[in-house]
Amino acid sequence: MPDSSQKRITPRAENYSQWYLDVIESAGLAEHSVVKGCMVIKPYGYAIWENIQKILDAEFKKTGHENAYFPLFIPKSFLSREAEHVEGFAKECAVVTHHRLKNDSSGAGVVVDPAAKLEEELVVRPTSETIIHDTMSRWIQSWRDLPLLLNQWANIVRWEMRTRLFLRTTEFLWQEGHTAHENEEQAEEETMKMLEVYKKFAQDCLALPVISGQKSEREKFAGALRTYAIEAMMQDGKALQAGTSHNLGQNFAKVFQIRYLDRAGQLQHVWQTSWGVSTRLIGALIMGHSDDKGLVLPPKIAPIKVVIVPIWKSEEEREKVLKAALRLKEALSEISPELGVFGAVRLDDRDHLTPGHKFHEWEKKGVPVRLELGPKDIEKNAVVIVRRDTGEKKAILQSDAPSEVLNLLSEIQGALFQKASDFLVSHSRKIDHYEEFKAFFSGDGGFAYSHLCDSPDCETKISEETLATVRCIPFEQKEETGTCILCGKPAEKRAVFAKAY
RNA sequence: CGGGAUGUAGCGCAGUUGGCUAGCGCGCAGCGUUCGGGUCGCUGAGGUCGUGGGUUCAAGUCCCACCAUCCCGACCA
Repeated sequence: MPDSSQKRITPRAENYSQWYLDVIESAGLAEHSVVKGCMVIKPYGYAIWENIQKILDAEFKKTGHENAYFPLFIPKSFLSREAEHVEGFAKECAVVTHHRLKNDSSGAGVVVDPAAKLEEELVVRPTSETIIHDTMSRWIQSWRDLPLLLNQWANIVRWEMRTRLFLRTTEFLWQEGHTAHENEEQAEEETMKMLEVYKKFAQDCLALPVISGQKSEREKFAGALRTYAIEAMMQDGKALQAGTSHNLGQNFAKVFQIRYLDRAGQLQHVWQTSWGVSTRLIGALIMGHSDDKGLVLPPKIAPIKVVIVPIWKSEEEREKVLKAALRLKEALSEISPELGVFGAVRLDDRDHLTPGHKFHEWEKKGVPVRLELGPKDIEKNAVVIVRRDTGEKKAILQSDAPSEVLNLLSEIQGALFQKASDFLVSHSRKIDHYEEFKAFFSGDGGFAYSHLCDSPDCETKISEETLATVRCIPFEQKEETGTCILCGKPAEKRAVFAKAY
């Protein structure tokens, strides 16, 4: 029985949600705000977001996109222009109705000034398609203006009923790409290209294996022709949508009159896409890799990649050890530009804490590599190197430290991906009989690959009976006709079913 | 918005059938001592007992309402 006076991470088997919150708290990532459903992202959590931004933004630039910024407020009427979009988004929105406060004469404090009622109410953006498309209609005249490839880093608000730190909060940070193209092929190509950018990022940087595929009619973005997504599996077997990419077709172009003169002088509507990922990725990172000791961060995304913990007894030792530790830190920063980044190598020289205390603290924060440097090591020009994911420890020569650290960082990156992949594979199953399907989801769950017919009723009924929903129809699957898991009618493809966040 | 649980210091908790100045551990501050896996000792700071009503000589404790958080649904990235 753990000593309750020491803060411990709840073993995830007991209560996965509580464990998730404990990891966030003990790592210092975020906390609930005084505003219901909102989240305060602490510096350490935000540093992860900054790394995500940095890497993704570079990819967006590489693929020809430019950043821009559009207003937080959207005229209410914009949301009613695209019929399907209304269905999906006219709900759960924050609405601005007034523009002034005043001091109440009867002493109730600050109240809304009824005289300051807005002509047209403003919706706090739940997504920016409408306001951006309205702008695009003025920017696009000719085929020479296409493709128009925009991206915006912003915050958005969706007044969801139930919230959860990072996974679903009332306000969240994200990136939304919005593009316009000459024809359907180009729009489709863009949609797939950006989904691939997300997939590579999730797998290579976040070390999270994902299944990419198409969303069912029921799950697609309101107003889109087709929606594609990447789905990751969390350690409780539930799915988390980690990114989406939509082919919007001409739906918005027709409503917002986004037209251009093509090469033959004909007036045409543009073909559009939109795609986004959010701070939810941080939630995916936490749920995907953390263990009972706390957060585990893949090196590529970790704000602090290496921590050096010096160990000493006497004042004399302290000076010697700190000097060597500083040399080590410099050597590390010199060898790799990545490690040279401010804060990527941290020397923990606090002298009021014992080494053991520091070990635990940095483990909770998920720092991939720890270097322990004490008098015994100094004698032998050695340093102890410890990896966060396995806890494995070994002594190496100080002069070898930079190359050893770089190797270990990439090894950890690979090992985390492998571990998550093994988990995903071992919790995935092809299922062809509904009884087995139901048993699967009343047990440990995971991803079920089952055939599904085109009827939306089957999809709905399955989710009602098992709580599992269609996450996507994966791109990668064998040509293998079968019969719908529920109704038994012929079906061409398997869908991935899972309980989802 | 329904069903369940919880709410006492930053965190984790104790507080008896209502009763005296509301306690403990961790953490925090100071001093000393330690430092190779959460050192030890002393001193100290820190509280609208979730909020608002009510019952009572007396409420952290009983009653009512509300609020917040967590879990399970509906909604969703």
